[in-house]
Amino acid sequence: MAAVDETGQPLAPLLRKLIALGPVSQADVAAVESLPLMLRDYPPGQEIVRERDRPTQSCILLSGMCCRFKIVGEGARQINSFHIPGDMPDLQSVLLHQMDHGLLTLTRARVALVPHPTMLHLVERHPRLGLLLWRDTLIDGSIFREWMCSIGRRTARVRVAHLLCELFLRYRNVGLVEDMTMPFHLTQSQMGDALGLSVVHVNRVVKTLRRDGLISIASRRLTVIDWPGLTKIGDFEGGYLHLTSNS
Amino acid sequence: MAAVDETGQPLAPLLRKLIALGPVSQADVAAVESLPLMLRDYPPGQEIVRERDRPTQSCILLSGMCCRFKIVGEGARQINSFHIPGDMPDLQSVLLHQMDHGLLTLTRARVALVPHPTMLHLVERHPRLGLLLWRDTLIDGSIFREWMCSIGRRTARVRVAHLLCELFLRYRNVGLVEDMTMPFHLTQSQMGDALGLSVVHVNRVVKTLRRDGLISIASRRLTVIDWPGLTKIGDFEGGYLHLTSNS
DNA sequence: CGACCTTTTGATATTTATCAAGTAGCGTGG
DNA sequence: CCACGCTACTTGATAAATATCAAAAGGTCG
Repeated sequence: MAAVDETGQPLAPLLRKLIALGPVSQADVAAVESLPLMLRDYPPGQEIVRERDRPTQSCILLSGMCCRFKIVGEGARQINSFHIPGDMPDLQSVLLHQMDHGLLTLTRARVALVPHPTMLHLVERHPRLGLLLWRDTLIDGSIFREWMCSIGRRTARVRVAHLLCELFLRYRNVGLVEDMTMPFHLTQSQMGDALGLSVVHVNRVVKTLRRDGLISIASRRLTVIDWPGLTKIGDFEGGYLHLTSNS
Repeated sequence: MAAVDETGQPLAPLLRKLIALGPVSQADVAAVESLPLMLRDYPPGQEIVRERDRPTQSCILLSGMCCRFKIVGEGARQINSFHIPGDMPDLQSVLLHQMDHGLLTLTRARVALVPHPTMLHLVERHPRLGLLLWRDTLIDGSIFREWMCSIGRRTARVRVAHLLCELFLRYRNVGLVEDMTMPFHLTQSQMGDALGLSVVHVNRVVKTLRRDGLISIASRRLTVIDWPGLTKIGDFEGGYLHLTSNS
């Protein structure tokens, strides 16, 4: 089965991302495009993979948003990452066979499933792609480190602003920002679970960011009104996202 | 230059770790053993690599301890990871060319430096080793996620206990635990910077763990007196360390 | 329209940080 | 071997940040 559906090019976000990760040859692109895909749609709030599962395939997020998370102690949730189109949120399961966290849709999401053996075969035949995928998981790790800094050492206001800056750059990187506006489907409760804060506190902080003319949120879209201001408040430097292939 | 010094087998911790990561062939082992190494000793508190550096080599920690860290906002420090012998704390710099964090020795440390081109050449010639190294960086990521959970959603007492459990298993994995006792060189200030806590608070928590008969600390060694108790208090399940190659 | 989820607000409680100061341990040099 | 100095540890008092509890208001979707 070829990588084609009614939209014509479902893998576009992934290809865009791979190209941003580093130089890819025509043959590499062709190999990715000819992956046998199983497309699948999920409703919001669906667990695609569960902690302790031993998945036999990995997924590529084509549209929508999902997150990785763990349940801690007496039921508290920690969200480890947010994922946007083009991401491969459980790529690590190719080499770490048991899931140490869950994967959950936050919106309606379309996903392409690729069997692990196919994935291994791909990186074996195309070592260059293997390095790019490795690099992608390393960037994942870099983002985890930055989140640790936020949660461990930043105040609530800084944390929230920092997260918004990160999402903004990542969306822009895959071409989903227009007029300083990005898709924004997160609830304040989800932000809290990602930032180690309570819903109530997130609410109060977001309010001040709006009041101070930094952002505005409407109908699931977020507009950055004052980017320099937001990055300053958020103690944000985007280097950790490694968005250019030489960094 | 062969991988030999006065101790006879400096790479032993790394080899032990690679074998624990998954099956390696004789040829793979030989390739690692014949890496051209530059051995180097550092005093405690030395920055091996700085944030924003563009290193041209990666290091293998042979003895001692080091940590990755970032300086956040107005000078607060967040430690992202601790590293023990056998670890390659900046392996990621092979593919992420600019450091997004620093690397600091916590004790006297012996390190082997391997140039990036040598590393790339190694994984090209030995794809199996490439996958193991990739796997190792994925486990790194898994530990980051778990630390996020600790910092974001666990109380101070749980956090401290959890960290001690993790270090215990990791030391045991490289053969450095005897009689439930592991090397322990961390200061309470370093623990605080890793866990997102103040020194004072770490101190109070450690005191209670000692008082409750869970651990004892003496002359830079930590003994786990009540492992089931410590894991329970620390909300600790070791799966995220992926210490067996099928997990 | 109604049910449900998310956002918002107020009041109070808890955890953890900060500040300040004293104590103990350890390495170094005389 | 001991004295000194530095660092890490310890303790108490107070302050700040954030959580929790409770409830109302606003949106959204079937």
